[in-house]
Amino acid sequence: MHTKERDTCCPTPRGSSRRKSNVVECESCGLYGMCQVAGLDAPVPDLIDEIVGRREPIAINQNVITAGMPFGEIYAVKSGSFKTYATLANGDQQIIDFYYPGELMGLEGMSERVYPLSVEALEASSVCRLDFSKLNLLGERMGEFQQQLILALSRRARQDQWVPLLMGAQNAEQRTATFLLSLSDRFAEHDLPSLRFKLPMSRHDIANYLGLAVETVSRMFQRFQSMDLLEVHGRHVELRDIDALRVIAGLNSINGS
Amino acid sequence: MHTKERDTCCPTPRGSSRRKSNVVECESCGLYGMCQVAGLDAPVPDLIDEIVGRREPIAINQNVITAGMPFGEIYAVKSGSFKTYATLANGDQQIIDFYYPGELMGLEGMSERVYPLSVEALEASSVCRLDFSKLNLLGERMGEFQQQLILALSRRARQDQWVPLLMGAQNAEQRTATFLLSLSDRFAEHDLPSLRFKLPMSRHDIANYLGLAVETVSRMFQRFQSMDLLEVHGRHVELRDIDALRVIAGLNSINGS
DNA sequence: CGGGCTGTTGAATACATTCAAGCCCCGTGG
DNA sequence: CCACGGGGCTTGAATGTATTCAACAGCCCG
Repeated sequence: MHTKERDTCCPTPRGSSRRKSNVVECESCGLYGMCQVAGLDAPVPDLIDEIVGRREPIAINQNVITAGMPFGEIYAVKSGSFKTYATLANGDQQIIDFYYPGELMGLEGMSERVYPLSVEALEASSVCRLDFSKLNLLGERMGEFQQQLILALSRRARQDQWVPLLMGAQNAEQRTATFLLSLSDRFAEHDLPSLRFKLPMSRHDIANYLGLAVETVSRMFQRFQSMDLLEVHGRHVELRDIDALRVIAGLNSINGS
Repeated sequence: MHTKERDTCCPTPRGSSRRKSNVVECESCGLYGMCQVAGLDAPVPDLIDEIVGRREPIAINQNVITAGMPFGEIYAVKSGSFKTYATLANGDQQIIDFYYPGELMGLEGMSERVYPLSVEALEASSVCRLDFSKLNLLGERMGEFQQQLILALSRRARQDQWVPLLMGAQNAEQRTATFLLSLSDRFAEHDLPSLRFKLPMSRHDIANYLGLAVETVSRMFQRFQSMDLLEVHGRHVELRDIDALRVIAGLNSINGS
């Protein structure tokens, strides 16, 4: 515990390369560019504290965003993980996506000024918060900020291309393999271990997301394990033969090899 | 045929409310705001002609964008329709999305400066083209333009929320119903007839997109027809009981009722 | 120690795919 | 004008796969 050292998203000193389990450093955070614009070289010294919320703890199962609420801020995952979901007519939820450290949440609310989806923590987590109502404080640096925002949005558009590949896959085996690979890639993208990791979500959540039955997901994991492609112990996964998984998933072209 | 009247995306006179089959007027075009910034009140009179390509015809099966090419421009569908697809390792394609009049194509290429997906015309179509390399001509109006771009990107992020609902649906019936509803909604969004429309894509494309067999799509259409929910004649569809379709699809919360 | 939650495993059913055939629409060429 | 042929679409039975229902195992927490 440092005394008064800032724990904000951006000004973290680059030196401390020690990584605490699953916490992203600011350099690999989706808000990084925007934090820079907001904080570094800002006319007002502590401008960043006005706009970017410090690392806030979020308890497991706590909602960071509730669908239907007015849009006001976007969030970057600092540690932990989240799921977004829509609530269907019959009351149960359809999981739309998962979020991992470094990724941005709440972007979908911008255009209509209302959050269309809810966001809930899968485990004890923490986030940085970017308050849109205080953006006018940026003044002339707004243009820079907008550019960063455009970058973030287009990165996200690119990521979303994955989804149809995930879901459109013909059978459960391919879908499950693709799911694990996409997870691995997303971890790697933010410099987190990509071959040994903990699944933050329940089997139920995975099944919901993939449009499969819980039992099927279980069976697929067992099948992969019996093929020596991976090792599963509860929520802990180790990918042993990632190339074989790629072959099963049947994709290559997207996101390179 | 007007003599020299401009056929560009934006300055179309609002008066002509006559609609030619499936052509969107500029007011409901995704580029509208950006066109306004680029063209109206611009210091240089015909600045818009420099930046926004006039309505260009695209032949059926012609590629507007080829995956892997360097990013340079975004396109708005003026008339007709398109599909985006990724090419998989085994050579065949996975359809990622369809585009209809008023929607923007190529946004995914912005972040990496390379188009990740190909875009192909499903029928004889036309597009307006926005050239990013000439944006510097905008000068001080750049900020306004960026705001419009941010709006377009976040609208798209919001749209993409549909996809998991489409694909994540448990069975073929739900998926097909959701597909038709999303189609209907997208048409309505751009003031096109939303209950009677022509499917611009083949059954093969629909099946590929939904991750189903062609035959299954056929059977679902027949089933819906026998339930009096719709009427299908080849590629012509008329939705007769859209509420029942919504019940089958099982969604409500997203995109309102 | 017992209850609830999460995850796994097994057998029967329901479902989508596959393979195969036939239909329909439309354009081509006789 | 009609015959032919091809592509897109539909329809029918058999196979294979995922779901469902049910039971049980492991684990955390009281």
